[in-house]
Amino acid sequence: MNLQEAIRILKEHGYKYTGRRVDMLEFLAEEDRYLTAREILEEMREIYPGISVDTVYRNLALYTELGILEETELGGEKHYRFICDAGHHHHFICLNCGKTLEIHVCPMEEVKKELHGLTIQDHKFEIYGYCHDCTV
Amino acid sequence: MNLQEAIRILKEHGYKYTGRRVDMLEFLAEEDRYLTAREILEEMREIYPGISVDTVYRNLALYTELGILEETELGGEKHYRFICDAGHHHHFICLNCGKTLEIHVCPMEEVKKELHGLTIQDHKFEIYGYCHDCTV
DNA sequence: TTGATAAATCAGAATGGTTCCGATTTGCAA
DNA sequence: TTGCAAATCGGAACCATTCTGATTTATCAA
Repeated sequence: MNLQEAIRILKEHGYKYTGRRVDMLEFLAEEDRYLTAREILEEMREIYPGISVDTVYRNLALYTELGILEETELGGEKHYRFICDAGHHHHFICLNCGKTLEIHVCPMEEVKKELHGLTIQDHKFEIYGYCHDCTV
Repeated sequence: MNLQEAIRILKEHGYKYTGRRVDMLEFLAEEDRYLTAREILEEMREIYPGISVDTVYRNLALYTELGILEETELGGEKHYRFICDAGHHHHFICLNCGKTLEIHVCPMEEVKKELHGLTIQDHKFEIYGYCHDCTV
């Protein structure tokens, strides 16, 4: 996923092209790590001082629905990041800065054998810690 | 973990023994699945109609800190359940009723090889779906 | 280029889960 | 039995998020 593709998806679905939307996407693409809605709002306020909280939350929800962003909950707060291109994988997430590293291990095949007969909807495998920059 | 052990831990740490505390633990032990703070509060209100919200939340936090309960976040709400005895394992969690099934697969050994040099703090591996009772 | 229209945004109120606070009650050790 | 710290209470406060109704704007057809 990159900025151009995100904008294409937006247009493809008939959503309008606004400065706020593009700048939000741009910021998320640049940062390339998990950010809270608040952090994104604060950044947006630099460009659009009067931007409404609602606008940021609404667009974050929209992007997530369109598969442009992925969402996870850390410490009771939703965090968002640009979705990765690489096939199915999981993340190491830095608890300090939100930076992620891809993990290409997924035990779901094995697990499904243990759980046959159940309706599996989803799974979450995340590793939490501190990245090289954030380890003292 | 069982009710007796939980009470022992509470006393060992010098915490007081109150009806509210014991009945909360009793309910959690009986249910043996993930419950929201609200669900626990509602049950407690049956026995102690005037119980304060604060009492339930404070005790849930205490129990979690003491290793009596485990906590996970589902759909933006904290859920609690009696901690399991079996060694390190993960859970299949029913999105409808909170019932859990133990998963004895953990890919962390493999993952650590991919992540050498990083400070790993924790990890979460959960499978979400519907249990036999909740699948239509 | 203009006008119509639905979508996007805004400001602010509302919500919902959770935590904090100061006052009161209670378990427990002396 | 008493003193005191801990527990509880009631209610306000908090914080992230969502909703609402009014206003603005992107888009597209004429």
